[in-house]
Amino acid sequence: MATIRDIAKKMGLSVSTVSRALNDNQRISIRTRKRVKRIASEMGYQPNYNARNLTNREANAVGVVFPVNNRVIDNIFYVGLLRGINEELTSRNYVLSVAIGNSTEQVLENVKSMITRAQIKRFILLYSHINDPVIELLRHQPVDFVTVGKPAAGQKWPYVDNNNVKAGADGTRLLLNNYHAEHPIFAESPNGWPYELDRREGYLREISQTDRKPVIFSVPDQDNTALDQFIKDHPQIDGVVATDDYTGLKLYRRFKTLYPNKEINVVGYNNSLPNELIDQHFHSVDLHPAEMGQAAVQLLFEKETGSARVKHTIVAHSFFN
Amino acid sequence: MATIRDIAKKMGLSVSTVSRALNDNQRISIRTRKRVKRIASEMGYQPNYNARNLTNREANAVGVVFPVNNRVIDNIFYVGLLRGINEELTSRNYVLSVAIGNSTEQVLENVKSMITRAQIKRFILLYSHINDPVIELLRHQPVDFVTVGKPAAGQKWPYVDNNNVKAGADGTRLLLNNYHAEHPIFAESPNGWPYELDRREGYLREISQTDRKPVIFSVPDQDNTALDQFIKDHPQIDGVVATDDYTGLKLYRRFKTLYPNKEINVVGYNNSLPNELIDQHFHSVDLHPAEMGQAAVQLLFEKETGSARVKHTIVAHSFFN
DNA sequence: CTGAAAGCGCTTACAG
DNA sequence: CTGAAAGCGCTTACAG
Repeated sequence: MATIRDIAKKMGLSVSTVSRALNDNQRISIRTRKRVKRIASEMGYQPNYNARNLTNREANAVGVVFPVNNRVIDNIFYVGLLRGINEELTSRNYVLSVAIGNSTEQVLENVKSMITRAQIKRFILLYSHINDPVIELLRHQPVDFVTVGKPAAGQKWPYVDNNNVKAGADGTRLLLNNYHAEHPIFAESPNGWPYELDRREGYLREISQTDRKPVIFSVPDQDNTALDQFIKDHPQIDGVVATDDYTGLKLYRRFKTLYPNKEINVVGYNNSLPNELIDQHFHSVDLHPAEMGQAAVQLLFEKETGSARVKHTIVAHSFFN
Repeated sequence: MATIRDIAKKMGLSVSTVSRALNDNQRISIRTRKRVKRIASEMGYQPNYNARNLTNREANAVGVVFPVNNRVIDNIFYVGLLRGINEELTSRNYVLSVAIGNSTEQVLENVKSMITRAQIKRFILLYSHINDPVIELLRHQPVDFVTVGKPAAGQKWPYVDNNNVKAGADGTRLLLNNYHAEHPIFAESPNGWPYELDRREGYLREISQTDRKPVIFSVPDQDNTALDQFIKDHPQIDGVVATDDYTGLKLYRRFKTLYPNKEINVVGYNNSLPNELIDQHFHSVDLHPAEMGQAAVQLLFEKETGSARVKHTIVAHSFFN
């Protein structure tokens, strides 16, 4: 493997000059920079990241942190994020390091080790939970991080997210206008994630513009009896804006089981289901995870603006099916 | 951040001795090793991976390579693998680096850079394709790698896999014995992946032990007309061993659409669907991806046996639902 | 059983 | 515009 020493020797230059030329240092003449780069590429020179990182006291890596408790179906979303993140990272000659584990302690140790041993200074969290120990750690370390999903009210840090109020409103309007739903409800999870609150807000906003009464139902995680009871108590519902595909499909299937012949349209979010699994009455909003991943990296590498505004990027969603 | 120099100074030892003690070098007395480790931990010493890697000419990282073209539903499987891989890596003080991209060229560049710039010497491929350029590259480099999924006939390299012949046979027997299927068929994808061939072989083996005639159907990727035609031509089928959950569910849903009142049981593989999406007639074989990930790492770090046998590990599957 | 020294391949403050 | 030198924090061959 050729090193900058080899290049220097071959060109009769010093190691310093070669290093500076390769890094496009202004102090080196354009002519020399060009020559050095040409020779370097001819010799098949590849920089040694470990050496560079040792000198820079900083790794050219971004730590990507997975949530501990997630539903398997969400993994589709995470891999989409990974794709977008890595695309942006490779173009910056950065590397993607993953922190994933089965307990908060494991992940926390993983991240600590990335900071102190691997000297990683930038992180992307694929989630945004309140009181998350990893986030608490990162906030008190000299590192930068971005979360996917905005922080809960009262908290502030850089993030990338969709406009979930708009996404909720769009889903509601789709049901009202395109599928002529008379009684669309909003179905949420018991977790109260920030994105659900926003989608619900969008739903409420649209409903309030009509003469309808809003109906919110929290779908329990395990037990289906409460869900069945709700459906029986509300036989008139003909549309559902669900907080995510999982919640939506769960409700949709119970509804169809109880009322096989009633028509109902459902809007979910994440586009996480293969088309084979859903029919023309199930609609999903694509949140464009790859774009969100790219945006997260861009935010992470953005120069400080100095403004007090929290840096963030809103990625547009779109309808699928 | 404390370094081994700081420890050496504080203890009145040389840097060499501290380094050796921390690495449990036999040449250092047990007493000294213990003392050094105690002081190191008291001082909050954390090794600098970049320095170590530079000296060792090898990164303490494993490159994990995602396939380029994959169905979104498979992402569930990949994240399970990641969990298992990282669990084994952290206990070895290794780091997980991801290579993922939208084209073979991107991924190939990513892996090349991992080898030459990041000095990564060990890789896990989350797939095992024939004539894959990444595999071809790795075979001709001084690196070790393991694939998830066994190589196609004629190829040889270390891998981790399930016993897919047995998994196919087990699925078939489940239909025959537990659900009393009279006419179970085997449904495969048009891709002819090695694992499908094996599952099909298991199906054929079980069927041949009865007086039934085997039926194999290749489910086309896009077009549903051939699928519908097949179902109409075979109204008697009452069981399906499908090459994966995706193929199985596709067939199941078309079948139920055409014959809502006929009972049919389906066995798929990967356990990739949330329970809400399936009913008691859909059964999935859990391939234990996290265990496969762990096994892959163990294989990667196993000392060379010297035997000509190809190293591999077979992870047991189990039934879900 | 322990140490002094060289070296891994870079970057950069200092000097000219 | 270019160079000599120090240093990043480790490991290990060589010496005793």
